[in-house]
Amino acid sequence: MARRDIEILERLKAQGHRLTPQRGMVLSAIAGLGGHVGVDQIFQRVREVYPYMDVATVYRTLQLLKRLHLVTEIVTGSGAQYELVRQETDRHHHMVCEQCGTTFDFPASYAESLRGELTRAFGFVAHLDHFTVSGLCAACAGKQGVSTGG
Amino acid sequence: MARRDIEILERLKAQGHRLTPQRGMVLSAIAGLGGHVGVDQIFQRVREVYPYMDVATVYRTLQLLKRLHLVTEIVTGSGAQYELVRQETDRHHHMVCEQCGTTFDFPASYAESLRGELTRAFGFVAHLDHFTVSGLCAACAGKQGVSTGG
DNA sequence: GTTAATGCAAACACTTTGCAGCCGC
DNA sequence: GCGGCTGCAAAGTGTTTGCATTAAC
Repeated sequence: MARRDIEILERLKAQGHRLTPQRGMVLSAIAGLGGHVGVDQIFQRVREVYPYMDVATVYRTLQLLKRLHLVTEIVTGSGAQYELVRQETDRHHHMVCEQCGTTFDFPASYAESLRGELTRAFGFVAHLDHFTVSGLCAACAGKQGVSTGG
Repeated sequence: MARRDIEILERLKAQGHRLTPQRGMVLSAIAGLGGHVGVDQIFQRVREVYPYMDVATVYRTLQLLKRLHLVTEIVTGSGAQYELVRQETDRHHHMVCEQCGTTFDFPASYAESLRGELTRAFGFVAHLDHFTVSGLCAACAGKQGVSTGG
């Protein structure tokens, strides 16, 4: 298990939660798959090493990790995706391609001015952990002949 | 039926689609309810005047309207929401409060610079029709004592 | 030993689909 | 009349829940 996972398990324990092998396996799966992963990907991955794993446990574990802000949830049209929360210095947001479904990252800095303006103008405190822009990625936009100017 | 609805029905017809009472009722319901509405709200509203209405028809109609860019879909964690596409001059995006669930609008202009930067830096063509920021609205942030500075 | 977490199955909410009959064109 | 649209029912997908058993503490 990676250093990152153990660190997270320690935080679970510190908050009074039990440190079960299943939780460890879910974390390993997310870390191993890397980036943004769906529930089923995690589930299948864990099954490879522990065939008794149940989807409900995956969901429950993800809910817990989400509640503790250890993973981030990205709600797409077809099933949520999850990823490990990164270092403060590596904050980022998401661009989801409507065509091919791929999720891309962009540095949080790009959205900071928007965030500031929304707070200033409307008093709305944006949680940019859960911030997703949909559209067309460069490849798909190219295929469709979409101008990148408008 | 409102002027706006008729206008939309005419566009349906112009594109070779049939102009059925059901479609008119769905449009009336969205317009009558105003703002961002869920499928079930639309369904119930139409049922009041036409008890034979089926949810499947509501879904099919919304898919059609979405495909023709006559309504906008907002994907939230629990069921999509829809609203009539507004005039070009009235484009806007959404802020959804995680606490109270209310959806607020903000003018599209606030997001234009972000949009431009994403295209410039990543070639990603953001569809800002489907653009939603989640966070805390002014009221809920106030209750929680959240600083609007960070 | 307590109590939380798991595994299993069943329920749930939301959305889609197959198909016969109907109705806008 | 033709073909798209509807109503109905059934299925599909993603997620949650009740409960007895298991295992972390």
